[in-house]
Amino acid sequence: MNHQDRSYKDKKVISIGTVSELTGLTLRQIRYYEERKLIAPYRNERGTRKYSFIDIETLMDIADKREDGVQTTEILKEMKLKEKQRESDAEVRKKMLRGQLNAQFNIGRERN
Amino acid sequence: MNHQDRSYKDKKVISIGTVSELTGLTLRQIRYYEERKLIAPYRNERGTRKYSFIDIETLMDIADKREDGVQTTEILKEMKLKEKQRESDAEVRKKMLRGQLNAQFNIGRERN
DNA sequence: CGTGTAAGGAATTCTGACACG
DNA sequence: CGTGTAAGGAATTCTGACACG
Repeated sequence: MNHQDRSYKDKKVISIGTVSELTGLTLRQIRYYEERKLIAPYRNERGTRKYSFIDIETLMDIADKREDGVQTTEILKEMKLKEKQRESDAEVRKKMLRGQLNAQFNIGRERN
Repeated sequence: MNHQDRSYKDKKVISIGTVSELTGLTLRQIRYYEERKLIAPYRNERGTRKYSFIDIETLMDIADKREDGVQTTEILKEMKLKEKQRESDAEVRKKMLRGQLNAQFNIGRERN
């Protein structure tokens, strides 16, 4: 996935009515999940909410969990946890790469 | 670019006001280019136009050409020409692949 | 040809609030 | 807590048309 594509997923350009159609959620629900900090739409000049495709995916996850009876507070915790996991995974990858580079460098030195 | 990403670029979910902001074109211009068949937004149940990111890219190309004084008829021709080129390119790729497969097959036969 | 604009109507979106369970 | 709903106002979008160069 290149930069260009990423920008599409992230770009907040979809209005709430369309999001409602795409997710099957009511306007009320979508706005409420925002109130509970589960999503953060962009607001244009005159306050209209704009969502990205990522927001839509998040909303669909939320919908599934709500159907299973999970409360918004719990969903928020889960989302934050996953965020932390992604961060630490990225950290691990960075360290592994550094380790490999060091190994390479040492092999190079041994040969001289 | 996987299927998932493609669907984002192609999905017609952006309303004309947002497209106007993103492209710098007026509503009038955007609707006119549709009249001239340069773009084909989706229409939802009650007739509201919905555009994709691809449509937006196309509109930006159109804007550039219009600035250079190219008429919409010419732009339409250019777009159709490019479409044909893409088709024939795909055709060539398919033939090349077929050729390679045949070659492979023949080599296999020679060995037996 | 390409674009602006005023016109009238219909649908969208927003907020704050009351309701219910 | 999560969601529905009615309320009032502001902005959006649509179409068909006249205007201009």
